Amino acid sequence: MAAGINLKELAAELKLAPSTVSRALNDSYEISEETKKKVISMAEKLNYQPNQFARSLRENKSKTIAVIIPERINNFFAQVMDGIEEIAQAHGYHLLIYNTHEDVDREKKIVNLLLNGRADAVVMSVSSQTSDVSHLEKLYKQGLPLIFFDRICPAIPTTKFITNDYQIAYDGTKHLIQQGCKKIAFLMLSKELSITKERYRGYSMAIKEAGLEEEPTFSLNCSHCDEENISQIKDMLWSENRPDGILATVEKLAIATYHAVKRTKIRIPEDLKIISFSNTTMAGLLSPSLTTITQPAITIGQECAKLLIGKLTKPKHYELIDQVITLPSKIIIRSSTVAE
Amino acid sequence: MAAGINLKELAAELKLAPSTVSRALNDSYEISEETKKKVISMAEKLNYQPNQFARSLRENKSKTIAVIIPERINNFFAQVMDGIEEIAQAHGYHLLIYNTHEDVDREKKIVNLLLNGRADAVVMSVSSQTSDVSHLEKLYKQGLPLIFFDRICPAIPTTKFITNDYQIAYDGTKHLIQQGCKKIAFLMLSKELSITKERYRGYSMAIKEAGLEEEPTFSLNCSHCDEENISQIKDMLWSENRPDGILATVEKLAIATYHAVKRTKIRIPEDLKIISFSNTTMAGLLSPSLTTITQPAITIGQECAKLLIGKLTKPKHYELIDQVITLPSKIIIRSSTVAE
DNA sequence: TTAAAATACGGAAACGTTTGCGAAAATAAG
DNA sequence: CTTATTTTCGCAAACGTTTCCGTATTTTAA
Repeated sequence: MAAGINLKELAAELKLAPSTVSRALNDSYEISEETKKKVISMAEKLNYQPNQFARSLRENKSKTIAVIIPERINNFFAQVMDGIEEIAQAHGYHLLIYNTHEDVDREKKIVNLLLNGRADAVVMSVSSQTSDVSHLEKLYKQGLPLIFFDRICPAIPTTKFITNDYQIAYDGTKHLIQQGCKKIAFLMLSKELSITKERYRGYSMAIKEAGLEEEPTFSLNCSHCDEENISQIKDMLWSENRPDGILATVEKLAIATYHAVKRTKIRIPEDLKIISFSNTTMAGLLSPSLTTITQPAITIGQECAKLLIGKLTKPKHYELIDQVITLPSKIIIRSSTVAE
Repeated sequence: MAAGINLKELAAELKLAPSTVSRALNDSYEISEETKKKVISMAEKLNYQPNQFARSLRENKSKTIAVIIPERINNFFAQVMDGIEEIAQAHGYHLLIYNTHEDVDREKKIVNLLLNGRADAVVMSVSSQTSDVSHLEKLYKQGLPLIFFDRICPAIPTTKFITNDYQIAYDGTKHLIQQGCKKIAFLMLSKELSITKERYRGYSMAIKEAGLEEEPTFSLNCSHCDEENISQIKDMLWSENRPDGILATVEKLAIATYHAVKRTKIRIPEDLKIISFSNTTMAGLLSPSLTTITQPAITIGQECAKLLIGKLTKPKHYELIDQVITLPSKIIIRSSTVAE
């Protein structure tokens, strides 16, 4: 490994004490402007890079935020991460990123790894399999600042960022009804998930209000396996009492639906209308173009990061109180829900 | 912050020396099985978590790999990261992830941040704006293990992972020619990029071999702004001497092309055939479905991580020699290149 | 002119590990 | 029973910072 000078060597070069050099670099009021300049120029000349671990050990903070997501190949989460990174980078924070692959066991392992102080804070969206939350409680009780977004854990008394899931699912379902749908299916990843509960409430309310019947078989609990989902959806579409509308709670289920439809004679939107939560930029290019409920993903990421960094840098002014902050999603109507 | 016991306290609890406890936890041969058991059970009972920074400081390694990518909302890079993470997690390594947003200034800042030993190694794909590589040379000379994938930096004598860009671009172009294209455009992000150079070579060779003319205006140098790209492509499609085939070197340019085509009367594939490098799962659902050159992204990530971790854990057995390792991409033919 | 206060810096401890070295206890060899 | 060897463990240094405290020098106040 190439040398990389350290503080003591830099101090020796300057004929100063390490403490003085440290203070000079940290712009302490105890050091004269004159020596500050000398120190800084010499530091640059020798390309001095302070050792992060020594600093973290001493200060007991890492300037690092851990981000845990259930899926990486997903525009929503990618955008959230971009939002988090933007704010984090501006404040000199680094991002450790973990993908649970919707697997609660992996989630537990990852959470346990974070117990040793590698990160100063955690922002996460739980996996669809997460029902036992003891590992999250452990993390919370450690005192590590922890916030959730989108797929939240209500049991932990901290701040959570979500979108207006109930309202927008209600609006989306109503849109389907207005377009003539009578039998609307609800596609979800897991009943346990906070977002499916809320979105189901909205869906259910719209159905009831319209005087339509709630068909239990129309609530489809999908898996993490794309191929399984496609065949499950195809089965539903082939059944006698098949739906004429679909609300997909996550993008991948809309994609699965499109694939399933391709294997049938069903036409979108004539025979089946689809609306889906989705942040893909390709929604307008699908065949037919997909009506989406688009979440303010970048903003969610930014807000998470702002709050967290506020809490870390000014603990007196920021509190991670037990509250749910809601940011509005919006519906973008495209061809998959409107007959031409 | 909740306590979190440290080694000294754990030792005191056991009435042992810290050194003994440390050795016991690290399974040293110098410690008897009996005390090892005692120590381990007590450590679990008190939920002892070794401080990562103290360890890193002492051992001069962080068990962390930095990953630098130019774009996060991109299936190719997302898959590569998944591949890296899989191997990294299996070996107890963590991932610091940075997005340069195709901006060389951000890339430089990020690279400079990595000079202080926060990561044990770096794996990256350079931004499309990167032509000056002094920051990368600095990183390399620091002695930090560094490898590139996809968008490589030839000037740095280390191992690089790419796909068979020349061959597959040649094959893809030839496919267009076989489908009847006479005037094929080449869409790229930047002339500087290693991948565009290679892909252009393949494109150019196929054109020449077929006895077609190379039209300079058909080489379109696009930007990072989607809207600009769309209008630039649209202009090309509206020109008198418009192309009848397109090879897009990156996915976003194929998407831009689709958007541009929507604003014209041009039909795909009748009037214009398109093939693109892309790893999206939605290629088959676009209208029309998109013929893609799909890269083995997950494998690339896995191979990068394997080599890097090998180098970190067994430096004698692994060498990051100056070589380019090529993994084959494959063409998936869909509707955008075949007239029905 | 002298006491008090402000300024500028150095010495050393501390953060929590790992590890080289030495030493006591236990075992084996003579 | 003494000596040599092995096993098992403790002491203390080291990693590179930051910061508490002390001190010498200069400035201000009386």
